Amino acid sequence: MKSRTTLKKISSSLNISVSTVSRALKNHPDISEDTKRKVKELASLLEYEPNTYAINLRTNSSRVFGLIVPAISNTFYDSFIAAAEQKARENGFLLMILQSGDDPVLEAESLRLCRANRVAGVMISISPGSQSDAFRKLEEAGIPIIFFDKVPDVETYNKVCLADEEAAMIAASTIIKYRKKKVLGVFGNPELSITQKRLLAFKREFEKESPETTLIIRHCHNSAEAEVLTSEFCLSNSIDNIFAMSDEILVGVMKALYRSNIRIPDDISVLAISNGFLPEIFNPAITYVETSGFELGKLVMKRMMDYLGGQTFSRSIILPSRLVEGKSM
Amino acid sequence: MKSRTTLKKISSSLNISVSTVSRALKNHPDISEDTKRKVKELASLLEYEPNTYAINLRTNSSRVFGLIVPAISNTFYDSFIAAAEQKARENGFLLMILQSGDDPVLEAESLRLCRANRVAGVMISISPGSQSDAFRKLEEAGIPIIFFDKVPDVETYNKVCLADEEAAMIAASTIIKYRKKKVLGVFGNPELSITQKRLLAFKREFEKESPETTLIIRHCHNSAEAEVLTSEFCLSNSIDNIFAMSDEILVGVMKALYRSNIRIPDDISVLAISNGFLPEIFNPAITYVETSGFELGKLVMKRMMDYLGGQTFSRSIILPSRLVEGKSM
DNA sequence: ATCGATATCGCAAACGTTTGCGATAATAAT
DNA sequence: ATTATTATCGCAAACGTTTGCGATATCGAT
Repeated sequence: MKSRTTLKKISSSLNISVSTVSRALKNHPDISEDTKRKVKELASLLEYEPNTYAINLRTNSSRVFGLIVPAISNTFYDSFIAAAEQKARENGFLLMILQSGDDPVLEAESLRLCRANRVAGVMISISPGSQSDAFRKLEEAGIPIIFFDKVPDVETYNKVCLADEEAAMIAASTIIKYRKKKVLGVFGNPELSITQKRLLAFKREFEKESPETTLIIRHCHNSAEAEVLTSEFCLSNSIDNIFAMSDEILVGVMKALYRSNIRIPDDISVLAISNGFLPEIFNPAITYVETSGFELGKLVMKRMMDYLGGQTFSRSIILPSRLVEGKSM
Repeated sequence: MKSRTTLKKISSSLNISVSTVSRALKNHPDISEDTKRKVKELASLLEYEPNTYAINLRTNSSRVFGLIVPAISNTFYDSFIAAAEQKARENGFLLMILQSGDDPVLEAESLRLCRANRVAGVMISISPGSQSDAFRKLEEAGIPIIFFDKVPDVETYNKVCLADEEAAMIAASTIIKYRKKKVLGVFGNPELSITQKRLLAFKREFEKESPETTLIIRHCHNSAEAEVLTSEFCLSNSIDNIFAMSDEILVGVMKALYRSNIRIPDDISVLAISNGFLPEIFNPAITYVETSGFELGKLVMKRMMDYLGGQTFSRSIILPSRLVEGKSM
């Protein structure tokens, strides 16, 4: 293992000072073109790579973002991460990824790690029961936070959300358009604001536009629960539409329908809010309201860059959604 | 933004030296229990967090791994990453994730970033056309590399692979067991050793156990190509089984079959090698040979830990696979 | 020849930690 | 009382970089 070349080595080889080498490499106007050339030549010859540790210590900053998600293995979050990594890299940043596993303790620990590693910023989709105490500590340490997707209900925070209400509204109005009369709405964890928002907008749209529709609302925490729940209802009731609030729920719903040999859309129609990969691999393709993780990732990262660029704002912005027609209605 | 507490602050508050504080916090035997207690109390009171930058610089090491994958948004890699992150954290490490996008240039750049950030180790699944030059540089810098999944064909490297041959063999013998006579095998990029290994084992098994079977082998680079390819063959030929080498290919195959209204398993049977999520959401569930990204992630991380623990080895180990029966054969 | 302006560079401190070594005091051994 | 041992702690250097400030030299203008 050969030792890395440092500024000191270059400086002693060239009989100039370390500071001159440092400035030469960053094109400081104080340094003559001649020395710049010599320094740069030797630097590239010796394959000089600045020591990130030293730079971080000296400048008390790093070019690493912390990204905290409930789980990596998830079609929504992984496309989010993919976009975020790409955009981060384009701006010379790296991504440190941590999963909270929907556990407030692990989430707090993740935030602590972000603080300990003094990241340049944190992007987080919170888990249920999240403690706001840890967020305050980050702010005190001067680390900007951007909340996305699952966000806390606090005014002053900087948030980037999907158009949760809009998506649910589009979903509802589509179901109404197809004249469905008895709808099973399968929603996620009722404690999360994303669930509350979608549910509220969903119900409101029906009340306003089609009060005669029977709405059966159920909550579940994962795919398996959605499956059980769907099985029970489909056999006993005369439901003509199922609405799945997320990809995870959709998978459970579809498994139940498959298992009961219920045909789509002949026996029952299905509509989902989704990231857009899963609905299209079913047969028939499921009609869904798209909420793109990839787009959200790009948006969040852009916002982080703007923030670091000096723009201070703390309000939530929203990524619009659109309907993608399949053959399931 | 309040300034962080440092060793110096603690030391001056207590009128002792910085070195004593440092040693007290790490239970150095030279320090009396009494001072240790006082130091620790004040440290926790002031919420002291060691400055990672300084530690990294001083010790010339960090507790961060670099993880390079072709793409994050992929059911195999994201479960790999999920497992890796979990195991890394259990051992006090963090994960820096980079995607190469199957581009040798981006891959080299990712490796450069790992070097520049002096990570404690690199785990990588290579892309086609990967340059071995960058790997050498990492080794020279003393950074251990573990190759996984898609690995280069170099003896001396440290590799952790799926049982590629075994999986393909199990797949082939299952197809033979079901007495299929005309099989379309859809494989991935022929330049990758993973493709070559699977193809070879697949063909060999047929030659040995069922030479009368007609084998049609095709290669593709993504889901869309697999779809096109499948469509062409299914309409014109009398194929009774399709084998998909990966999840990505399976999705293309299934879309084509759905679109042509070909029934599974009545008209045609399907078998895949997969991570295990996708095959189960189709109807009927697709029979597949499981190659678990999650398990591989755990294994790779364990190996990295062993390596850092002083065990030096450089041979490849292999994660076995198993058949999961669906209803598609 | 003197002065001021400008170009070019070096000195030295600082970031916060770790660690080898030496210093001091207390205690035990002779 | 002297020496050896041990317990406890501080000094200072080092990791590699950045940066404010001062130093020197060069040159044109007066």
